[in-house]
Amino acid sequence: MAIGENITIKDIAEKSGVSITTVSRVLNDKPDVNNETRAKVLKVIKESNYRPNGMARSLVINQTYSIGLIIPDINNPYFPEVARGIEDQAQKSSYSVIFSSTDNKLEREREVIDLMLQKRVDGLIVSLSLANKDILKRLEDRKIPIVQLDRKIPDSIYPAVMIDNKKSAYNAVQFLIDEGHKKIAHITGDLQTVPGQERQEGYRKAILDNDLAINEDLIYEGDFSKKAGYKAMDKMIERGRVPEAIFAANDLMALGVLEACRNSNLKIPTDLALMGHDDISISNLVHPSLTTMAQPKYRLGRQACELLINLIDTIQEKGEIDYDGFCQDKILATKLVKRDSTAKN
Amino acid sequence: MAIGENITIKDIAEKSGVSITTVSRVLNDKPDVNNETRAKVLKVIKESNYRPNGMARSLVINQTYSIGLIIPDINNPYFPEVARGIEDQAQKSSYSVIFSSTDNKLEREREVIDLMLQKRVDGLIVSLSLANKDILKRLEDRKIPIVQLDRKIPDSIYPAVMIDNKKSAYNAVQFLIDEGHKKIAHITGDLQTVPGQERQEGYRKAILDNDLAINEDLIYEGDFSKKAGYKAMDKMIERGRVPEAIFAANDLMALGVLEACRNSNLKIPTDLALMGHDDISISNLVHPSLTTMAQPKYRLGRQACELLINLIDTIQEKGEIDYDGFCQDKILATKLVKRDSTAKN
DNA sequence: CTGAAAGCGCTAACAA
DNA sequence: TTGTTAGCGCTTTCAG
Repeated sequence: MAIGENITIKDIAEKSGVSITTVSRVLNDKPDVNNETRAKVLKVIKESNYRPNGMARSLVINQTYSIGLIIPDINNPYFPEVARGIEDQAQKSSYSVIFSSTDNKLEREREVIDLMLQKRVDGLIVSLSLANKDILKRLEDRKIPIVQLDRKIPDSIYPAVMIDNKKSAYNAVQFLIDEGHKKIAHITGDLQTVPGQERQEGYRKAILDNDLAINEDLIYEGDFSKKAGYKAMDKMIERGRVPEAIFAANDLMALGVLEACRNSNLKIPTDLALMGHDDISISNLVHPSLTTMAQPKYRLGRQACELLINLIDTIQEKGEIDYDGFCQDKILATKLVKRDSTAKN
Repeated sequence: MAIGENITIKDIAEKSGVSITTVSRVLNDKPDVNNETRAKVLKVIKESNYRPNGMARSLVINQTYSIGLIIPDINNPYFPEVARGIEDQAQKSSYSVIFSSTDNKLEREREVIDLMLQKRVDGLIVSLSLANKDILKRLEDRKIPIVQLDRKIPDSIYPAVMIDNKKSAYNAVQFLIDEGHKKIAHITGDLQTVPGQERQEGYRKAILDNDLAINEDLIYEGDFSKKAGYKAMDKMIERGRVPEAIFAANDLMALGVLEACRNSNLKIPTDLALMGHDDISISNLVHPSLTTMAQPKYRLGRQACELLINLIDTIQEKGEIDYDGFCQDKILATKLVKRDSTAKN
């Protein structure tokens, strides 16, 4: 007995001198129960410290009130805040959330989805690797609602909650230009990912729209890691080509840049301006503090969860979902956060 | 149908032309099944994309293979790493983990525990607020295994996995003393918590053991927040009593100190040495990087989970647990990480 | 307003 | 090696 000496609804029924059905009724706040009876049953329940068995209940109502959260890594500074948003929203509707980190491993993603499906979660919030296109496809015959978070797998029918990466990067670069910078370098994210690709597009578009020429030598390929930022900066210094400003595709890489500059006695923002993306919590704590495009991480989580629960409700009522009609992607705005790394001298 | 058109074991049985029992047998890898039969059933299962209903299974075997994780806030930099450790360990035994943040709110803790109990998790890993003594007491009559993490509620029967806070703080201060500092201030953690209390004790003991007098004016009460660190440092500066070194009860407060020093043009480590505790990921990224006592967060998570699963196994076999006999607290060692904030000039 | 009975999808004796 | 049967603890008709 992992659960303790199972007190069951039957026990409560006997102790209260009523039928199981009646106990069930008071448990579920149904009308049609005499007030005295209700009171008596309630009393027995309290005294017995009874807690209905969720498994049994789920089995018959065919709903578990739990949702699955599948992300690359809860330990990545981006996700805890998202997770918290999801959790807070879930709690409002009495859902609990089961989470799993996949490290972007296909194999793991499969396993984890399978496990959640067996556990009969009511829905899934996922942030899958691009390579896993077909995994979502194979889910379509099941009627399990899914919401994608942060990354959207192209052509998938499931709605996504995310930001407009291209536009956000565009705005970032526009800001640097508005500050008077012309020679602006870009350290790209992982170009295997949609955000990585789109942020680069935004960078290019902003440069072009401002009649600045695109200089491929100013574009350094990174992978969203701090190390990549460090290396890119190192290379710029080595080549003697330190730009006026850098737009790193995420904060972590910007931190790498920061470190490289420190080691080479380059001053930010005096010698060059630096801008990141995402606004992870560290960014406000480093010195100089990092100018960045803030993602509304908490809200992304909440909205994803809200959308998912809506989908669940719909499917419970109608037995089916028309993804096309029902739900479009939710695009949340990012916000420029000016800090010291781009301060005017 | 949140779950899709429920294909059940019955469907598989019919399609395979065998009985439900036989299907169940192959599902659970029992012996006593003809190889041909097994193959045929397996084939049908695969073709039908069938996934057994975990609820139904759990209901009869009385085990859910899920555990609950109850922490103050997944968004607190300490916990994601712990959570990841738990998850990785859980995965090895095919458990999934349901998590919940409580913000140390009593009410929330109660609700969440209740919810998990209804969901019939097989065990609980908890980090509860001190004020919630009785909540654990009331759980004792249930036979649900519980492991405490990081904080242990005094007098509770449940084992804890954590560090030796007093010793760790002692070692931190000893290090500062060994570095030649005599006037060492301490910014305490939240003194409502055991870690907060014990780290202060460690500080005091180290001072005394080295024949340095304890100066109450050097002890500033904080609450583990960055702001508290900032305020404490501010006060020191204001009073014109900047010490030779500061031991902050955690890294976050040390970061506050860092900021206050920056604003007042005090140089670390030149003007004073600074030491934190925990080694959250930021600590290596700020400038100067922060000397600290590293908690083995990932391992704490893993060990807590391992212990819990052991307890679950025991209780499944024997139906009962002898907490006294079975399990003692697991105390993991912290480790001094020397970085720039205490570097010798 | 209340209860009896069927059944959710699965496992586990017990027979065959 | 296989099938029959009786539940696990709950909800839900359907009668009373």
